[in-house]
Amino acid sequence: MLDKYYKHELVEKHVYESWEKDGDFKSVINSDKESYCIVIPPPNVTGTLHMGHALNNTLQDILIRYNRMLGKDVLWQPGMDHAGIATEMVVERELSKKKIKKADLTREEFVKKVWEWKEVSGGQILNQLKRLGSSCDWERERFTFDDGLSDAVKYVFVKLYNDGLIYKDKRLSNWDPKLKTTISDLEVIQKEVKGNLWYIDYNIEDSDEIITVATTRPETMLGDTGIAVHPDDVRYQKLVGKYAILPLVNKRIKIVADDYAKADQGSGAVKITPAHDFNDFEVGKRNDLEVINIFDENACLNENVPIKYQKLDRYIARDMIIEDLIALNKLNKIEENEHTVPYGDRSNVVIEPLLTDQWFVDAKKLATEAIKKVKDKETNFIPKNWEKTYFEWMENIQPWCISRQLLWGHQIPVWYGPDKHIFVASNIGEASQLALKHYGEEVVLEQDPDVLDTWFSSALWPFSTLGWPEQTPELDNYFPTNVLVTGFDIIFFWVARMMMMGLYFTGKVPFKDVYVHALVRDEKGHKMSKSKGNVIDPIILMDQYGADALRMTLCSMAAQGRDIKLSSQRVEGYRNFITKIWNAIKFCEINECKDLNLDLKQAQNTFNVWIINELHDCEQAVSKAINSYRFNEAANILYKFTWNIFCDWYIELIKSVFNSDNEIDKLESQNTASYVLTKLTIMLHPIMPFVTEHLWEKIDFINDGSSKKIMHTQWPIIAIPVKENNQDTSKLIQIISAIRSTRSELNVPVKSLICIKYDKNQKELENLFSTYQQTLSSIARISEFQSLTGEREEGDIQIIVNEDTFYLSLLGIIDFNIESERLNKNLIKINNEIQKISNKLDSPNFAENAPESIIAEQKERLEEYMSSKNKIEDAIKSFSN
RNA sequence: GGGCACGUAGCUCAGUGGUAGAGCAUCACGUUGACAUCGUGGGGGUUGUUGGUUCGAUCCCAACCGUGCCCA
Repeated sequence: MLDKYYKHELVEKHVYESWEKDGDFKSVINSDKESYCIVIPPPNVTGTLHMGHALNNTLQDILIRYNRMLGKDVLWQPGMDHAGIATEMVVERELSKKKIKKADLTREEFVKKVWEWKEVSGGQILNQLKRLGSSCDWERERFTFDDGLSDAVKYVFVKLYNDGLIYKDKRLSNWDPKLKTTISDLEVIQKEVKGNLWYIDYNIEDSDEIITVATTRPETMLGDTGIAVHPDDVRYQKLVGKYAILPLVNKRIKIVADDYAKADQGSGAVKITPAHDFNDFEVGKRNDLEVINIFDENACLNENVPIKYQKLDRYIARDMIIEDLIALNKLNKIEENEHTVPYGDRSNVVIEPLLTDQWFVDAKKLATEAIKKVKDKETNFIPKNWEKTYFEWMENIQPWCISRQLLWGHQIPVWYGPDKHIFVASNIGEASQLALKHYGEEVVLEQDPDVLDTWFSSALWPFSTLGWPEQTPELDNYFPTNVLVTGFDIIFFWVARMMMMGLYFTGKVPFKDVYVHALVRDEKGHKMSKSKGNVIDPIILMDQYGADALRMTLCSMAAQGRDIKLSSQRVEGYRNFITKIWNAIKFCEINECKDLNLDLKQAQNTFNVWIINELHDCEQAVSKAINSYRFNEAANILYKFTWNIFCDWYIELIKSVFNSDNEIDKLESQNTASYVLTKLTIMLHPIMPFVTEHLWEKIDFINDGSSKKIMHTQWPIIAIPVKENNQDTSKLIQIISAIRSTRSELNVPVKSLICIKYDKNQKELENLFSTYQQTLSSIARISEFQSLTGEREEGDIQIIVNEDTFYLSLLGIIDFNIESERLNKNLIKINNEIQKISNKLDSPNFAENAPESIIAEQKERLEEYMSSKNKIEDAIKSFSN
């Protein structure tokens, strides 16, 4: 016998281990079957499971388990990326605890430390994904640093270089002065901050005039090489072409006319520092201004500024420069000002645009095809509106800076000769060959010290994990993959780059669908973050309520196009749902439900025919929902079927069958209940894998013997019974509900048995009452059924269900004032409805324009209401007598 | 500044060109019953505002107000 409730803590570990032990997640290439493949968006090797991962992987696992049950050849490819910056930061922090500095280690020594760290602490998240129930093929786990994947990275770099799509360039890029590396645009976060707008007076050369410039970064004036004014700004037109004298530096800088200066912003004149601002760099290029770099790698001032400011931190220098300008009477005024400042997403320090040599991918060329394939619907975004975000970014894509000044990463496969000549090759051997050919003699080559952006290798993930560039059977069978499941915040990082690389190197889109799910927020709708302290840890929720409850919660809240506000109350609710189905199964266990091998297509009992029909509709709706990525619908349909149809009604209805001596009906119901619960358990499996697998193992009448594990059983096909699903059950439900509602409103004591009176000329009602006498007596506590001919008697309370009327004989049980009130209340409601419908029907416009079916429907409704109205009015009249 | 969402019961959210739903919360009643992690019943709504299209709008369109996010 089952326990009182499901104890997830005793089940989950055991079930997962058994899946792993038996190799249940293993994909076996079978070209006879349709394939279904999802490649996991690689979590970061330093990562731990947060709610976003929990949602992301729950949805993937639902798709994987569902498709596995459809009999497809399924692969869920797991793995992690090496997370260059994040990992390097973590390991540096670990080392600093031991008083070791990164700078004191050689490259090899440091990388060795990283590997040591990875062996011990890396990849925690994978175990957490297992807690969640993820059915990845773990034997195929990949890491972006694996040999095969690293070879792919080198191959891609060399090919893109040879094809002219990778180049080295001296450009402004985002320099992170804390991590001392460049980062890509996507890793820069623009933050709105309160600051000042400083107005500084620059003297005009050989004149008493001054020009006032406004700036948010006064310290950069040391690198100014020009002043820009708008060409149409009459205030400054006469100054264009003249020179101003840069205070503190005493250097002449040119005043130029450029559209970039906005007459209505600040003073209308803007200082130009080409080496330290992306816009200024462009202005400088257009106007042929000098580029002077004034910062070093720590964002401290360098030797290109007056000696007194050298080596100062940028913010210390700012204060000093302001003081000095005041002393010179050059600071015109200070205004408070809100503006955006770039921060590094990892380091959280202000990013400094810096002119350096970096490697770039010509993303614009790669983007063309990636845009086209989405336009051609070879890859579909779900929900569709994310296409727009994708196009927006792709169409305005910037060169992708891929070099990082780190040690942990794929070292750039570029070697330099003694004269800095570049040799790009997959390895030193090939590079030496190239060098020999070039120089005609052997020379010493030096490899570029930089590494590649982690995303460069992640971009290859959907095919490098399948063995590319080798033409493997996996690639043949599973590529293009079916769907990428991801959050919208990652469209640019993953989707876009995987599309570009996938198309360029395989000629195919990497995935047919991109399902973009919601962001998980806290219950107030704020983004969860450690610094806010509003993080809900999925592990804690799983400890409390079990993985299945968490999965069901996330699934039921994953409506398209909306963020998820999660509260633990919701999880508790779905834990209760598990208890509910658990107890439904226990009920069937007590009543000796079993698979009797009856042919349920021949089911005769009305309740059984009804529930099988309901089950059929449920299956159809769930399949449709999952196939169209409507996860919340799938969860809600299953929830309603289980609780509101199977438990609330079917179980209640068949209690009377189980208590009767109709052995044929009893056996049929025992078989039906077991059948429905079996199919229901199977359908719940993709969402709630643990409890369903456990039940399959424990309960004979749930396990239909089709497969050792529920996860390998087939998704149900429900055959509808031949016998027509007559309306009896739904009518009975309506009648019982009406009786219960009346009893409750009139405060009829729960235990009191009451008598129904009705006119036996109502043939259908007569039929129903005589057939389901026992059911009504147990569920609605009806003791007897009396015939009513002619007038109703004192104490008879009228109930109207559709076109049928009957009475509860409540003389001596209730207060008739309350009944009077109840009737009047109902009458008001009905009159309102009648008014509304009549108005509609009376309107000639409606009669002329509305479709026939709607008019007929409204007329029918009106008639029903009119008939109810008459009956209620009669009842009221009889009270007043 | 450009773009994208969203605004429906106290809260969190579904949904639909014709009758607006759920869960939670709340109130009443109920515990020898598969299940109190429960059951039965009730109350609770001008579907953000204003216009337009339509016979009919909560749904489609426009503007506005409010909220959130992305990009610059």
